[in-house]
Amino acid sequence: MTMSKHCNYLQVLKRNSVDPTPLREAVLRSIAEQTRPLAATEIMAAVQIRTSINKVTLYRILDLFVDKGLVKRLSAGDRAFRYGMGETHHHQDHAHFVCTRCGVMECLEPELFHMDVKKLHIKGKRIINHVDVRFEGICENCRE
Amino acid sequence: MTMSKHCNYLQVLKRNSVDPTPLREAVLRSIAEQTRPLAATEIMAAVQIRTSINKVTLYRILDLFVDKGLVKRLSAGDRAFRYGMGETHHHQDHAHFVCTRCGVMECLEPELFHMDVKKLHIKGKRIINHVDVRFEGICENCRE
DNA sequence: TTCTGAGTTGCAACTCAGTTGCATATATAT
DNA sequence: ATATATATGCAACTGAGTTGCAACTCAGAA
Ligand SMILES: [Zn+2]
Ligand SMILES: [Zn+2]
Ligand SMILES: [Zn+2]
Ligand SMILES: [Zn+2]
Repeated sequence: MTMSKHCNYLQVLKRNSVDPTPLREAVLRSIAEQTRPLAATEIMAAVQIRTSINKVTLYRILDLFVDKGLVKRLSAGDRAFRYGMGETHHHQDHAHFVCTRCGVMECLEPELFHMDVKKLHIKGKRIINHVDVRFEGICENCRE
Repeated sequence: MTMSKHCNYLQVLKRNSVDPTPLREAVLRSIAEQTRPLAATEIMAAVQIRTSINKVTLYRILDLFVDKGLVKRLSAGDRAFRYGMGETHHHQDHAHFVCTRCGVMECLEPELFHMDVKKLHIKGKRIINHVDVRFEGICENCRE
């Protein structure tokens, strides 16, 4: 799930046709170096450690990343979206888990749960592009 | 999915240990008489047709219903929750579909997709209480 | 009957996450 | 150097839901 600390984020940005800027690199790095999707405020805090960034800029960068498929916007069942890395060859699609006690969202191993969207054209004349699977419960930490 | 128009909502409230009041009945009816989960503003509008209701009261009634399991709070991938009827013997758990063009949320036939949460204790020491499956795509209306 | 207290509703003001408009800064092209 | 496009910042705004508190309702006690 985590990208290497030595990954060249500027390259990743270029490959995804995003003009590389210091702030964009910092935002991408903050998301990529995590094992779980983060809320915008958490990303904000992570970026602020090194660089100063305005929240509007952050949201605009997040929108851009989501648009380019670089990042995925996930709903955690509360009011704040979480942002995690998008799918790539070495980053498979996977389900997520949200702790209803502490609110933390965790990525689940892709093997634990997989669904083939292609096979779901069935029923009605809807076009299905994506499935979002969210497990809810109590995380390891909160079980005490 | 829909409850009968002639269903006695006051009885339903009592069975779920909720003090029956005119507003609570109106809110429950507005949710129950739909084929899809509604946003709070939609429920508001539906109730307003017959009775006047304050939004704080509505949210408090929704919280109460969700608490009692009478109603389920669903995230549609946008910022507004949707509220649909909770599980009963004649209202099975089911997945939902959200149109990314018009934002409408639809209930999917329970047969289309079913998952047994009991079988998912696997992996890690998490306790899993619930699975939320949301399909995204283009609805029949928006395909034109 | 009147009084009391729990439960219900309404109103104003607030929070929180995100957005809009517009001005400034930075980069790229001519 | 000048023009154009893109990126960032700041203030004010929005939409969905929440909080605090006062007013109302209604069952049971005195
Ligand atoms: Zn937890
Ligand atoms: Zn993930
Ligand atoms: Zn649609
Ligand atoms: Zn439903």
